[in-house]
Amino acid sequence: MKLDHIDTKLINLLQEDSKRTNKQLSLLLNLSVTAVYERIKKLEKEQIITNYSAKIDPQKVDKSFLVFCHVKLIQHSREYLSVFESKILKLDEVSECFHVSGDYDYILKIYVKDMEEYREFMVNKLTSIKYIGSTQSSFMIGTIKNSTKIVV
Amino acid sequence: MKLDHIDTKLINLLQEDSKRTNKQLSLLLNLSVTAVYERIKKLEKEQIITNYSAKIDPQKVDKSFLVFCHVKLIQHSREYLSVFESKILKLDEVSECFHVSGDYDYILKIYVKDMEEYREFMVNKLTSIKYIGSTQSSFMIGTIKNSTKIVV
DNA sequence: TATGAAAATATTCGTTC
DNA sequence: GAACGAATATTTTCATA
Repeated sequence: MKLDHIDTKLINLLQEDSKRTNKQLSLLLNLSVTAVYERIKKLEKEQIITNYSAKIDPQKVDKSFLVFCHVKLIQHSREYLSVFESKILKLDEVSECFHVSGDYDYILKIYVKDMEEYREFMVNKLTSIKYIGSTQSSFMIGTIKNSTKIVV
Repeated sequence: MKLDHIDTKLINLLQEDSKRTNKQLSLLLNLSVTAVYERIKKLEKEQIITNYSAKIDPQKVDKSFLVFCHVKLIQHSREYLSVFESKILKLDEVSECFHVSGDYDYILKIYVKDMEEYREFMVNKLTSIKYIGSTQSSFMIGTIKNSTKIVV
């Protein structure tokens, strides 16, 4: 689907705040309410907008200990990769996991309460997964930017 | 604010899909519509829920080239840190930037179109920031999990 | 693409526990 | 203080032009 500049603006606006009403959007985009409605429906249908979610403050829910964990597997066979990946999917603490190039195979983003909870997570959950060669954890000590927006 | 188990369930539900209506939520939580409404308003007021956003498919908007860039500064003075951080905030390509412990000072999550666009970003934007000592880029070659949900 | 009616939803209010 | 149902306001949805 080809996106015109109104679509891209709409996408950016909805990424910033999806609770804007169609009327508010219509004013920002110089369109009628129905036109906004139709465009959003189309973006949803085409799976350009995949879903809507509430964002929360990790501190307020006792999950302010954020860790980036770099994981290397002992070998890169298809079996090893898929076993690792299916295990990771089941771990609530892991909000993101990407297969990456470079020194490590995976980068994981992990939210826990504190170091003690992270230790338990590592010992009981992560490193109990087979085929993990090594891990390297980077602890978040400050948030400069934490957006879910992809500017288009 | 103390969260009971209904609040945590509500938070998880809204992180998964914030377009659920209060009626749907009331059925899932065994509450009245008004009670759901009041609880959500409270979570918003207390800034536990900070905002609502649409999530999009990076591929469909030509931003499927995701890079984790690890940045080391030449020195850790307050001035260097704050100059770097204020510059980063202005870069649309950088969706996330965290100050971290370990071998590198910062981890950046960067969305661009392709390698060529990344090269331009590095040359013209990132490495033009003063005080950057070294960078190491990891290119995403697969998404195992990409959630914004923090399970509470 | 726009208008406006109909349906669904969100919000407010008075009351109860 | 939290929950409820009824009322009112707002928004979404959809038929029609």
